[in-house]
Amino acid sequence: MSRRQQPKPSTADHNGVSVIQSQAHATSSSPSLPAAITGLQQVPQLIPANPSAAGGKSIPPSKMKKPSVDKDSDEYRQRRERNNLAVKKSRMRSKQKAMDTQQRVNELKEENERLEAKIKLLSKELSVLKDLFLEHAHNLADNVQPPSGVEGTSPVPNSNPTNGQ
Amino acid sequence: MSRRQQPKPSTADHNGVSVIQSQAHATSSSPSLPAAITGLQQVPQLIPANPSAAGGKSIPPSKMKKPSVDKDSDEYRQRRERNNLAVKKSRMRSKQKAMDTQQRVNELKEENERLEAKIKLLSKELSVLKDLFLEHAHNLADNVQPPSGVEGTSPVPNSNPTNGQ
DNA sequence: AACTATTGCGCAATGC
DNA sequence: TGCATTGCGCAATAGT
Repeated sequence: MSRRQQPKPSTADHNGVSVIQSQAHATSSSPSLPAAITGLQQVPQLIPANPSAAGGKSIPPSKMKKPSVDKDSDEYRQRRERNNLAVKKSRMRSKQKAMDTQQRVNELKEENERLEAKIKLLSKELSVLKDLFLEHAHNLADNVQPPSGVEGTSPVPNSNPTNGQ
Repeated sequence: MSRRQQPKPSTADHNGVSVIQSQAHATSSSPSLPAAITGLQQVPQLIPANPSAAGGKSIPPSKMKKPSVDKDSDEYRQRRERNNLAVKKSRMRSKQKAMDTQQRVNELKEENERLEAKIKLLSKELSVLKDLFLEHAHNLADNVQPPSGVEGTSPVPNSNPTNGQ
Protein backbone atom coordinates (compact mmCIF):
# COMPACT_ATOMS: atom_id res chain seq x y z
CA MET A 1 0.00 0.00 0.00
CA SER A 2 1.35 3.23 -1.07
CA ARG A 3 0.98 5.26 -4.02
CA ARG A 4 3.16 7.95 -5.28
CA GLN A 5 6.78 7.85 -5.91
CA GLN A 6 9.37 10.27 -6.88
CA PRO A 7 11.64 10.63 -9.82
CA LYS A 8 13.54 7.50 -10.41
CA PRO A 9 16.62 6.63 -12.38
CA SER A 10 15.24 4.65 -15.23
CA THR A 11 13.18 5.79 -18.14
CA ALA A 12 11.64 9.16 -18.46
CA ASP A 13 9.76 11.18 -16.00
CA HIS A 14 7.27 12.00 -18.63
CA ASN A 15 7.80 15.56 -17.75
CA GLY A 16 10.37 17.72 -16.24
CA VAL A 17 8.25 18.68 -13.36
CA SER A 18 7.05 16.87 -10.34
CA VAL A 19 3.84 18.03 -8.93
CA ILE A 20 2.83 17.54 -5.41
CA GLN A 21 -0.82 17.64 -4.69
CA SER A 22 -3.86 15.65 -3.93
CA GLN A 23 -7.52 16.00 -3.35
CA ALA A 24 -8.81 13.51 -0.87
CA HIS A 25 -11.42 11.94 -3.05
CA ALA A 26 -11.09 8.88 -0.94
CA THR A 27 -12.91 6.75 -3.41
CA SER A 28 -10.22 4.17 -3.32
CA SER A 29 -10.44 1.07 -1.22
CA SER A 30 -7.42 -0.21 0.58
CA PRO A 31 -7.75 -3.81 1.69
CA SER A 32 -4.96 -3.59 4.11
CA LEU A 33 -4.03 -0.10 4.88
CA PRO A 34 -1.05 0.09 7.13
CA ALA A 35 -2.57 2.71 9.31
CA ALA A 36 -4.96 5.57 9.22
CA ILE A 37 -3.00 8.04 7.31
CA THR A 38 -5.71 8.56 4.83
CA GLY A 39 -6.77 12.10 5.09
CA LEU A 40 -3.71 13.38 3.38
CA GLN A 41 -4.47 16.25 1.15
CA GLN A 42 -1.67 18.36 0.02
CA VAL A 43 -1.97 21.67 -1.54
CA PRO A 44 -1.40 21.43 -5.20
CA GLN A 45 2.02 22.66 -5.87
CA LEU A 46 4.30 22.74 -8.78
CA ILE A 47 7.87 21.91 -8.25
CA PRO A 48 10.42 22.07 -10.98
CA ALA A 49 12.03 18.67 -11.01
CA ASN A 50 14.89 20.16 -12.84
CA PRO A 51 16.57 22.49 -10.49
CA SER A 52 19.19 23.57 -12.93
CA ALA A 53 20.91 24.82 -9.90
CA ALA A 54 21.93 22.18 -7.48
CA GLY A 55 22.71 18.78 -8.90
CA GLY A 56 24.39 20.48 -11.75
CA LYS A 57 24.89 18.14 -14.67
CA SER A 58 21.53 16.61 -15.42
CA ILE A 59 18.50 17.03 -17.55
CA PRO A 60 19.43 18.57 -20.81
CA PRO A 61 17.24 21.62 -21.10
CA SER A 62 16.12 20.12 -24.36
CA LYS A 63 13.38 17.56 -24.52
CA MET A 64 10.90 18.70 -22.03
CA LYS A 65 7.83 19.19 -24.07
CA LYS A 66 4.51 19.87 -22.50
CA PRO A 67 4.33 20.26 -18.77
CA SER A 68 0.75 20.78 -19.78
CA VAL A 69 -0.39 17.87 -17.72
CA ASP A 70 -1.21 20.04 -14.81
CA LYS A 71 -1.60 17.66 -11.99
CA ASP A 72 -3.67 20.29 -10.42
CA SER A 73 -6.56 20.45 -12.77
CA ASP A 74 -9.70 19.07 -11.33
CA GLU A 75 -10.20 17.29 -14.56
CA TYR A 76 -6.86 15.56 -14.26
CA ARG A 77 -7.81 14.13 -10.92
CA GLN A 78 -11.06 12.93 -12.32
CA ARG A 79 -9.37 11.20 -15.17
CA ARG A 80 -6.87 9.59 -12.85
CA GLU A 81 -9.58 8.40 -10.58
CA ARG A 82 -11.54 6.91 -13.43
CA ASN A 83 -8.48 5.24 -14.76
CA ASN A 84 -7.63 3.85 -11.38
CA LEU A 85 -11.05 2.34 -11.26
CA ALA A 86 -10.67 0.92 -14.73
CA VAL A 87 -7.35 -0.53 -13.73
CA LYS A 88 -8.77 -2.22 -10.71
CA LYS A 89 -11.61 -3.58 -12.75
CA SER A 90 -9.31 -4.87 -15.41
CA ARG A 91 -7.07 -6.54 -12.89
CA MET A 92 -9.97 -8.16 -11.17
CA ARG A 93 -11.14 -9.56 -14.43
CA SER A 94 -7.72 -10.78 -15.22
CA LYS A 95 -7.45 -12.61 -11.95
CA GLN A 96 -10.91 -13.99 -12.27
CA LYS A 97 -10.10 -15.26 -15.71
CA ALA A 98 -7.00 -16.95 -14.43
CA MET A 99 -8.97 -18.64 -11.73
CA ASP A 100 -11.62 -19.71 -14.17
CA THR A 101 -9.00 -21.17 -16.42
CA GLN A 102 -7.53 -23.09 -13.54
CA GLN A 103 -10.99 -24.30 -12.67
CA ARG A 104 -11.48 -25.37 -16.25
CA VAL A 105 -8.34 -27.43 -16.04
CA ASN A 106 -9.64 -29.24 -13.03
CA GLU A 107 -12.96 -29.93 -14.66
CA LEU A 108 -11.34 -31.22 -17.79
CA LYS A 109 -9.09 -33.44 -15.76
CA GLU A 110 -12.06 -34.98 -14.03
CA GLU A 111 -13.89 -35.42 -17.28
CA ASN A 112 -10.83 -37.08 -18.69
CA GLU A 113 -10.72 -39.56 -15.88
CA ARG A 114 -14.34 -40.39 -16.38
CA LEU A 115 -13.80 -40.94 -20.04
CA GLU A 116 -10.79 -43.10 -19.45
CA ALA A 117 -12.71 -45.21 -17.01
CA LYS A 118 -15.47 -45.64 -19.50
CA ILE A 119 -13.03 -46.67 -22.15
CA LYS A 120 -11.56 -49.19 -19.83
CA LEU A 121 -14.97 -50.62 -19.16
CA LEU A 122 -15.98 -50.77 -22.77
CA SER A 123 -12.70 -52.36 -23.69
CA LYS A 124 -13.21 -55.02 -21.14
CA GLU A 125 -16.71 -55.77 -22.31
CA LEU A 126 -15.55 -55.95 -25.84
CA SER A 127 -12.77 -58.26 -24.89
CA VAL A 128 -15.14 -60.61 -23.15
CA LEU A 129 -17.50 -60.74 -26.06
CA LYS A 130 -14.73 -61.40 -28.46
CA ASP A 131 -13.44 -64.19 -26.35
CA LEU A 132 -16.85 -65.75 -26.33
CA PHE A 133 -16.95 -65.57 -30.04
CA LEU A 134 -13.60 -67.15 -30.35
CA GLU A 135 -14.53 -69.92 -28.03
CA HIS A 136 -17.63 -70.57 -29.95
CA ALA A 137 -15.76 -70.58 -33.18
CA HIS A 138 -13.45 -73.20 -31.80
CA ASN A 139 -16.29 -75.34 -30.78
CA LEU A 140 -17.64 -75.16 -34.24
CA ALA A 141 -14.32 -75.91 -35.75
CA ASP A 142 -13.83 -78.92 -33.59
CA ASN A 143 -17.16 -79.84 -34.92
CA VAL A 144 -19.92 -81.04 -32.77
CA GLN A 145 -18.19 -81.67 -29.58
CA PRO A 146 -20.43 -80.52 -26.81
CA PRO A 147 -18.15 -79.48 -23.98
CA SER A 148 -21.23 -78.74 -22.03
CA GLY A 149 -24.85 -79.36 -22.63
CA VAL A 150 -25.51 -76.13 -24.34
CA GLU A 151 -24.40 -75.86 -27.85
CA GLY A 152 -25.75 -75.50 -31.22
CA THR A 153 -24.87 -74.56 -34.70
CA SER A 154 -24.49 -71.14 -35.96
CA PRO A 155 -22.35 -69.24 -38.34
CA VAL A 156 -19.39 -67.69 -36.74
CA PRO A 157 -19.11 -64.23 -38.12
CA ASN A 158 -15.66 -63.11 -37.58
CA SER A 159 -12.71 -64.89 -36.17
CA ASN A 160 -10.79 -61.95 -35.11
CA PRO A 161 -8.32 -62.74 -32.40
CA THR A 162 -6.73 -59.42 -32.55
CA ASN A 163 -8.46 -56.95 -30.39
CA GLY A 164 -8.85 -53.68 -32.13
CA GLN A 165 -8.06 -51.83 -28.96
CA MET B 1 6.15 3.96 -19.07
CA SER B 2 6.47 6.22 -16.24
CA ARG B 3 7.31 5.86 -12.75
CA ARG B 4 6.81 8.28 -9.99
CA GLN B 5 3.71 9.96 -8.93
CA GLN B 6 2.74 12.53 -6.47
CA PRO B 7 0.58 12.61 -3.43
CA LYS B 8 -2.86 11.42 -4.20
CA PRO B 9 -6.19 11.77 -2.49
CA SER B 10 -6.89 8.26 -1.43
CA THR B 11 -5.15 6.25 1.21
CA ALA B 12 -2.02 7.28 2.89
CA ASP B 13 1.08 8.77 1.55
CA HIS B 14 3.08 6.54 3.76
CA ASN B 15 4.87 9.56 4.87
CA GLY B 16 4.29 13.19 5.10
CA VAL B 17 7.02 14.04 2.73
CA SER B 18 7.44 13.67 -0.94
CA VAL B 19 10.92 13.23 -2.08
CA ILE B 20 12.14 14.17 -5.42
CA GLN B 21 15.23 12.49 -6.55
CA SER B 22 16.72 9.94 -8.82
CA GLN B 23 19.95 8.44 -9.83
CA ALA B 24 19.97 7.41 -13.42
CA HIS B 25 20.71 3.80 -12.84
CA ALA B 26 18.97 3.08 -16.08
CA THR B 27 18.74 -0.58 -15.31
CA SER B 28 15.15 -0.69 -16.28
CA SER B 29 13.98 -1.85 -19.65
CA SER B 30 11.18 -0.05 -21.34
CA PRO B 31 9.53 -2.07 -24.10
CA SER B 32 7.89 0.89 -25.62
CA LEU B 33 9.37 4.06 -24.45
CA PRO B 34 7.52 7.03 -25.79
CA ALA B 35 10.59 9.01 -26.54
CA ALA B 36 14.10 9.55 -25.43
CA ILE B 37 13.51 11.33 -22.24
CA THR B 38 15.50 8.89 -20.31
CA GLY B 39 18.44 10.72 -18.96
CA LEU B 40 16.42 12.42 -16.34
CA GLN B 41 18.25 12.65 -13.14
CA GLN B 42 17.05 15.04 -10.61
CA VAL B 43 18.97 16.11 -7.66
CA PRO B 44 17.77 14.33 -4.61
CA GLN B 45 15.69 16.76 -2.79
CA LEU B 46 13.34 16.63 0.07
CA ILE B 47 10.14 18.46 -0.22
CA PRO B 48 7.61 18.63 2.53
CA ALA B 49 4.44 17.33 1.03
CA ASN B 50 2.60 19.12 3.70
CA PRO B 51 3.03 22.76 3.09
CA SER B 52 1.04 23.77 6.07
CA ALA B 53 1.00 27.12 4.46
CA ALA B 54 -1.05 27.26 1.32
CA GLY B 55 -4.03 25.01 1.13
CA GLY B 56 -4.64 25.62 4.73
CA LYS B 57 -6.88 22.98 6.26
CA SER B 58 -5.17 19.68 5.61
CA ILE B 59 -2.84 17.19 7.11
CA PRO B 60 -3.00 17.25 10.81
CA PRO B 61 0.54 17.77 11.98
CA SER B 62 0.05 14.57 13.88
CA LYS B 63 0.52 11.18 12.31
CA MET B 64 3.71 11.52 10.42
CA LYS B 65 5.91 8.97 12.03
CA LYS B 66 9.29 8.16 10.62
CA PRO B 67 10.46 9.96 7.55
CA SER B 68 13.37 7.69 8.22
CA VAL B 69 13.07 6.11 4.85
CA ASP B 70 15.57 8.42 3.38
CA LYS B 71 15.02 8.10 -0.28
CA ASP B 72 18.49 9.35 -0.65
CA SER B 73 20.47 6.61 0.94
CA ASP B 74 22.43 4.62 -1.54
CA GLU B 75 21.21 1.54 0.18
CA TYR B 76 17.62 2.52 -0.34
CA ARG B 77 18.16 2.78 -4.04
CA GLN B 78 19.79 -0.59 -4.06
CA ARG B 79 16.93 -2.17 -2.23
CA ARG B 80 14.45 -0.57 -4.54
CA GLU B 81 16.31 -1.74 -7.55
CA ARG B 82 16.49 -5.27 -6.29
CA ASN B 83 12.83 -5.25 -5.45
CA ASN B 84 11.93 -3.92 -8.82
CA LEU B 85 13.82 -6.79 -10.31
CA ALA B 86 12.09 -9.27 -8.10
CA VAL B 87 8.77 -7.78 -9.02
CA LYS B 88 9.44 -8.11 -12.70
CA LYS B 89 10.54 -11.66 -12.23
CA SER B 90 7.50 -12.53 -10.19
CA ARG B 91 5.18 -10.98 -12.71
CA MET B 92 6.81 -12.79 -15.55
CA ARG B 93 6.34 -16.05 -13.77
CA SER B 94 2.77 -15.22 -13.06
CA LYS B 95 2.06 -14.52 -16.68
CA GLN B 96 3.91 -17.58 -17.80
CA LYS B 97 1.90 -19.68 -15.42
CA ALA B 98 -1.31 -18.24 -16.75
CA MET B 99 -0.28 -19.06 -20.26
CA ASP B 100 0.72 -22.55 -19.28
CA THR B 101 -2.61 -23.10 -17.66
CA GLN B 102 -4.37 -21.92 -20.76
CA GLN B 103 -2.22 -24.27 -22.78
CA ARG B 104 -3.12 -27.08 -20.44
CA VAL B 105 -6.77 -26.39 -21.07
CA ASN B 106 -6.26 -26.72 -24.77
CA GLU B 107 -4.37 -29.96 -24.39
CA LEU B 108 -6.99 -31.41 -22.14
CA LYS B 109 -9.68 -30.41 -24.55
CA GLU B 110 -7.96 -32.23 -27.35
CA GLU B 111 -7.39 -35.26 -25.20
CA ASN B 112 -11.04 -35.22 -24.32
CA GLU B 113 -12.05 -35.25 -27.91
CA ARG B 114 -9.80 -38.15 -28.61
CA LEU B 115 -11.24 -40.08 -25.73
CA GLU B 116 -14.77 -39.36 -26.76
CA ALA B 117 -14.05 -40.53 -30.25
CA LYS B 118 -12.60 -43.70 -28.89
CA ILE B 119 -15.62 -44.27 -26.74
CA LYS B 120 -17.84 -43.82 -29.72
CA LEU B 121 -15.87 -46.38 -31.62
CA LEU B 122 -15.83 -48.91 -28.85
CA SER B 123 -19.51 -48.47 -28.29
CA LYS B 124 -20.20 -49.17 -31.89
CA GLU B 125 -18.08 -52.28 -31.91
CA LEU B 126 -19.77 -53.50 -28.82
CA SER B 127 -23.13 -52.86 -30.29
CA VAL B 128 -22.32 -54.92 -33.34
CA LEU B 129 -21.06 -57.83 -31.35
CA LYS B 130 -24.06 -57.79 -29.12
CA ASP B 131 -26.32 -57.86 -32.11
CA LEU B 132 -24.51 -60.87 -33.40
CA PHE B 133 -24.96 -62.59 -30.13
CA LEU B 134 -28.60 -61.89 -30.03
CA GLU B 135 -29.02 -63.09 -33.52
CA HIS B 136 -27.23 -66.25 -32.69
CA ALA B 137 -29.28 -66.80 -29.63
CA HIS B 138 -32.39 -66.54 -31.63
CA ASN B 139 -31.13 -68.97 -34.14
CA LEU B 140 -30.46 -71.39 -31.37
CA ALA B 141 -33.84 -70.89 -29.91
CA ASP B 142 -35.56 -71.42 -33.21
CA ASN B 143 -33.36 -74.40 -33.70
CA VAL B 144 -32.97 -76.57 -30.70
CA GLN B 145 -36.57 -77.51 -30.80
CA PRO B 146 -36.66 -80.38 -33.23
CA PRO B 147 -35.02 -83.33 -31.53
CA SER B 148 -35.86 -85.27 -34.61
CA GLY B 149 -35.37 -84.06 -38.08
CA VAL B 150 -39.01 -83.56 -38.88
CA GLU B 151 -39.30 -79.92 -39.03
CA GLY B 152 -37.78 -77.13 -40.84
CA THR B 153 -34.50 -77.20 -39.08
CA SER B 154 -32.54 -74.63 -40.77
CA PRO B 155 -30.95 -71.75 -39.08
CA VAL B 156 -33.23 -68.90 -39.67
CA PRO B 157 -31.06 -65.88 -39.98
CA ASN B 158 -33.61 -63.56 -38.64
CA SER B 159 -32.63 -60.03 -38.34
CA ASN B 160 -33.00 -59.01 -34.79
CA PRO B 161 -34.13 -55.45 -34.41
CA THR B 162 -33.47 -55.27 -30.72
CA ASN B 163 -30.23 -53.70 -30.10
CA GLY B 164 -28.39 -53.38 -26.83
CA GLN B 165 -27.68 -49.65 -26.95
C1' DA C 1 -12.33 13.55 -29.64
C1' DA C 2 -13.20 11.29 -25.47
C1' DC C 3 -13.53 7.11 -22.85
C1' DT C 4 -12.52 2.85 -21.13
C1' DA C 5 -9.34 -1.30 -21.12
C1' DT C 6 -4.73 -3.03 -20.93
C1' DT C 7 -0.19 -3.09 -19.80
C1' DG C 8 4.49 -2.01 -17.96
C1' DC C 9 6.49 0.11 -14.17
C1' DG C 10 7.98 1.51 -9.59
C1' DC C 11 6.81 1.81 -4.56
C1' DA C 12 5.79 -0.12 -0.21
C1' DA C 13 3.65 -3.55 2.77
C1' DT C 14 3.73 -8.08 3.75
C1' DG C 15 4.67 -12.97 3.19
C1' DC C 16 8.15 -16.39 3.72
C1' DT D 1 18.15 -9.96 5.93
C1' DG D 2 16.66 -10.95 1.51
C1' DC D 3 13.74 -12.46 -2.22
C1' DA D 4 8.74 -13.17 -3.47
C1' DT D 5 3.99 -11.53 -3.74
C1' DT D 6 0.56 -8.38 -3.99
C1' DG D 7 -2.27 -4.04 -4.00
C1' DC D 8 -1.95 0.39 -5.73
C1' DG D 9 -1.47 4.56 -8.57
C1' DC D 10 0.62 6.63 -12.81
C1' DA D 11 1.17 7.08 -17.64
C1' DA D 12 1.32 5.25 -22.27
C1' DT D 13 -1.30 3.28 -25.51
C1' DA D 14 -4.54 0.10 -27.61
C1' DG D 15 -9.30 -0.35 -28.46
C1' DT D 16 -14.12 1.72 -29.07
